[in-house]
Amino acid sequence: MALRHAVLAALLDGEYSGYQLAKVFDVGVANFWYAAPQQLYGELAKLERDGLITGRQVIQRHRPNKRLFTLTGAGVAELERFASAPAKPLVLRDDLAVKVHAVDHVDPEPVLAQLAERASTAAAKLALYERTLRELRQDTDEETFLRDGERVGPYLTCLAGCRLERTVHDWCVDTARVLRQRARTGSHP
Amino acid sequence: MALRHAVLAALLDGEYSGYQLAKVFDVGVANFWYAAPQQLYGELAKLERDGLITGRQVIQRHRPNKRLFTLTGAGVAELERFASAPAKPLVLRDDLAVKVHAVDHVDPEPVLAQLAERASTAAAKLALYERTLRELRQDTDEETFLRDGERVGPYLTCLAGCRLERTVHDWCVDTARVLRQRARTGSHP
DNA sequence: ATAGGCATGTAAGCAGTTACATGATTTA
DNA sequence: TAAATCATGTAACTGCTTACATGCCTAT
Repeated sequence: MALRHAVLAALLDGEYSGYQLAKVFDVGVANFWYAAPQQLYGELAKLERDGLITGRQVIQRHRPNKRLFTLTGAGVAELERFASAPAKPLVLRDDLAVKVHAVDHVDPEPVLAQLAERASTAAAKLALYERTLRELRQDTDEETFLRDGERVGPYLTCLAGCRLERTVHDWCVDTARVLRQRARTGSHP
Repeated sequence: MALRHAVLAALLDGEYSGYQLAKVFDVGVANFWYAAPQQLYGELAKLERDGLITGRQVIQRHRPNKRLFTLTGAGVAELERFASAPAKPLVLRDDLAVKVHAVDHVDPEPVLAQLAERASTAAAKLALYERTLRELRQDTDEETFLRDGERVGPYLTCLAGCRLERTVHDWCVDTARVLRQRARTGSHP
């Protein structure tokens, strides 16, 4: 199973509707797991069938009703079991890296454009994650929060997100610089 | 399509058999794309059917025969088309990050063990990638190689691998330190 | 008015994973 | 003698992506 546990972990933070989870998983925060909305609705239905979560209907005025989901005891137990099972290696798949690998044999212009775009989305994500960190730790400084805070899990994964996006951003910028310089001097057919 | 282009890009480096590609894709070097052997044999068959690669049989003594694959003109054209199409966002999925997200609600011991393991595999990959970089640039220094080298694509993606593994490694070490300290002082039920 | 946000799903198809299957040769 | 390396596949299953479908409310 896969998405399953990411959803359970997300529900540790409180009640969520499918729509709300979709937004969280769209950015990929909180879980290092991307998922499309349709996938979430499907997974939530399965999780409820299996008794790992329960949904309660919330009637709303002026907007569609929604269902908020909470972890059950069985859900928490399943998370516990998952956490102590051996971790699968991280899955990374990147189109852009494949393109850079091939850059000596194809037109570098579109690749440069894509590197610039990736750099700017990484910068945007970084800013978002840094805002999230500030919200999580409130007035406390980071060191104190990590030592005494009650719930540091989401903070730690968000830190991972920051580092990752910074790495991605810097790599894109540096790689683009190399390719642009080569295009200028142009001594490679 | 997905694996497809990663395989085509890998074949820019020369002829490969399914078995050889499997080793490359198992580590994930060269392409930022992991793939299991079975997947590769399947994909190679499809690519040959579609005329993007051609295989030639190599008869061997003392070991099984193999088939080496090369890009065709159509294959290179397909790569060119792929490189200029908009890049899909990078896909990242990580069990371990999900576990860290949940670490305040589950037993941290097994998570610590998994962080240590991840840190050491990241260090091993880093060492491997650094060796690869040295092989690629031979005697030249990095700056010169990136300016004047003929084929920098694989070098640039390998640099990305280095940065990524370093980021992963450091995050695991730092996260483990935070969690160990919390376990010692133990003021959080 | 139109775009965007809220809110939930179904269906079909493709990609990726896990398990199974085989067999010779080299190294420890 | 056992384990690792070379070498190639098939089959079943699960999970993920893409496309489709609906409809109200709010803000510009």
